Amino acid sequence: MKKSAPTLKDIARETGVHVSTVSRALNPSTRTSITDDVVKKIKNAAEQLGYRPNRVAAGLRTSRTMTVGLMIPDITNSIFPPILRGLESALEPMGYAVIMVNTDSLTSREHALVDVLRERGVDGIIHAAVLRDDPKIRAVAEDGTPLVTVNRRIENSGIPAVVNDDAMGVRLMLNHLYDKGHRRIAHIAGPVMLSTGEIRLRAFREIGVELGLDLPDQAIATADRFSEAEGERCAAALLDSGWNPTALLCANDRLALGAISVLRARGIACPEEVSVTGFNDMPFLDMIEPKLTTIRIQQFEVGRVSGETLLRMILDDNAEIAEVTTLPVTLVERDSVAPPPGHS
Amino acid sequence: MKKSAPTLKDIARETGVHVSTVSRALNPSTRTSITDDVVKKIKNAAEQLGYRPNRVAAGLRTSRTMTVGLMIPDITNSIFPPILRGLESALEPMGYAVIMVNTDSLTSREHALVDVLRERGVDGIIHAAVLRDDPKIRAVAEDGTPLVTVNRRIENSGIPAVVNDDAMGVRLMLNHLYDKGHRRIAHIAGPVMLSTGEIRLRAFREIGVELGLDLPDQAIATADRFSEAEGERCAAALLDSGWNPTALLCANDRLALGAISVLRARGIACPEEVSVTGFNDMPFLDMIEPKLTTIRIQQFEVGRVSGETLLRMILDDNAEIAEVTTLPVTLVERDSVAPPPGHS
DNA sequence: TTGAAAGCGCTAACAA
DNA sequence: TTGTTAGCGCTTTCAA
Repeated sequence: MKKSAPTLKDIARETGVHVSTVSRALNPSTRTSITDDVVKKIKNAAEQLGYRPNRVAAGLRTSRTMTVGLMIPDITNSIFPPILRGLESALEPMGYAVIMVNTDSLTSREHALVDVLRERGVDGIIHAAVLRDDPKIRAVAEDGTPLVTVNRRIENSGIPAVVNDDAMGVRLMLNHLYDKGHRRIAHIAGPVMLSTGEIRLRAFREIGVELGLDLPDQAIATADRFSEAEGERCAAALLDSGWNPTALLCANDRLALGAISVLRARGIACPEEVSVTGFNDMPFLDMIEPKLTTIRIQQFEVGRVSGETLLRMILDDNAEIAEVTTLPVTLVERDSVAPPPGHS
Repeated sequence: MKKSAPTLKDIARETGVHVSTVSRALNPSTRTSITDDVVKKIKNAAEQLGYRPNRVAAGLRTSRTMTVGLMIPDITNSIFPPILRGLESALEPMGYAVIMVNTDSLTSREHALVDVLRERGVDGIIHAAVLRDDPKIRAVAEDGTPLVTVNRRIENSGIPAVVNDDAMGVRLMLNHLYDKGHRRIAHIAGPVMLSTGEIRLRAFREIGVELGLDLPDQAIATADRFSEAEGERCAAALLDSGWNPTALLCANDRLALGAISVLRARGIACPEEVSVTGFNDMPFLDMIEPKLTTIRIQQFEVGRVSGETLLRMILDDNAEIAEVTTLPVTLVERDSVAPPPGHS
């Protein structure tokens, strides 16, 4: 038998004032117009009854549910939990809670889940799983739902994005490999439908040219997904192409892990014979041998900043919001890079 | 400028019927009492206007928000994401969404977050972070909020729990170590305020006695938290006690990882000189050397079953719910266990 | 400074 | 089979 929670009406009855007075007394921003005595009396009664505001009712009236939606591909992918915590760290102090949904990177799921969020009247959406272009998401944003994309962006959409400096990450890594003496550097690229995959690939090409590297077709393999299995497939293709790369610059850590397991399976020493690098610096990476040299992105921070951005959009209809906020990345040198064989 | 979404009223106007008719036509369980023609007409109009039900309004009326709360210590701990996915797999097909909060195992946060969930009118709560006893949580359950605890339980509370067979896990592991020839087996226990810590410790003692093991005080070190750092501290204490254990049975994987790093730091070979075992089989464990022998718990499954249980409680006030559902565990043999030194 | 009254969008008696 | 009506708990305009 579910006891029904006390309402404003109960407090009103208890204190002998009108419910609207109670409402005003309990709301900091309208409290000013109420006598201190009355406020005190009301607060006491509220406390005593164990009153908790019913945000569903308030939400219906104000169309503010104090809830935001978070869309991610898969919380099981270890780069997302820190993002969620970062988001939470920005939202919770302001009284916002988050409804999280996993899209599994499926457009159909994604579209259904946007509706799940909207039906629940979320005040805004953080989208960490967006495709490079997605009319439905554009439409949601244009409808007026505050929306910010994380890690990825929809280009020319005017939708604010909080991303990592992917190009800089590739630059740091290519310079690092170059400095170690590598000249035949291959790239395992991420899916090009994702802005991260595309940007990192483009950066690889551009900066490779800057460095005067040879970049034949065999230097690049493109993964369909950011997974270990795709890393294995691409690494195998790269090794079989006859071009004999001395280093594999992978578009993320999971691809790199896959690449390393192929090397191990073939008895090719990493890093002595072939160097491998990752991107993201996911948790636990420093416990896996060989410890992967990678690019650290600020996962928590990206979540926090996106939360703050969303909050500003929710709270102020015409806040000035940068279309893209780029967070710096850093190179983390570990054990998966060595000079190429024969290099003194 | 946020366009206001179409409502039942809009559809009613469009089709020339009353809103209650529209409501009934759109709700599968009341649809039967409406003429097929009218239903069709209404559905068309709804489709055409892009109607999405406003669950906030419906929730206010029915006190069913189609939302459940999930409380976990920290989503960053890799055993929780699969639980969340399992939960989602049970809830989403039934139209339920989940609001997740991280308690960081802090009672104060936990209590505040329960209110966050209740204010939002969640239809039920999955609690994966419960302490062994917690009056506030008991109170919530007694108030009539459907509640199920996961992984841990509040004893003698009547609150349904979905847990892993912790005692069996300890038994499998102790038998395994015993069979390999170990006789001086130490235990790094988890926090005793958590039912997992307590149960695994008790099982260790009981089964140790069954096997005729010597179990002096020096055989057990108790961690304050399930963390690598505590694993290190406890392992150091065990190694320094003079009892010279040949195996460290740890109450979870993170403790085991800490223990292994202490061994490594001291130049003690694992598993050749000291064997170490974990519990949980968290993701990526199979990529970390030495690959940890551990107990696999069914993380996804525990989430799914708890979701189904909660659903039954929500949907049927007097459903028969088992107070505890125990899921089986399995031993995963990897490379961190060997016979003790000198054992033929 | 407080009260009265309306209404957010929906569902569910009750009537017709 | 459909319409009427009331009301979930709250906020907010208007009046007093």
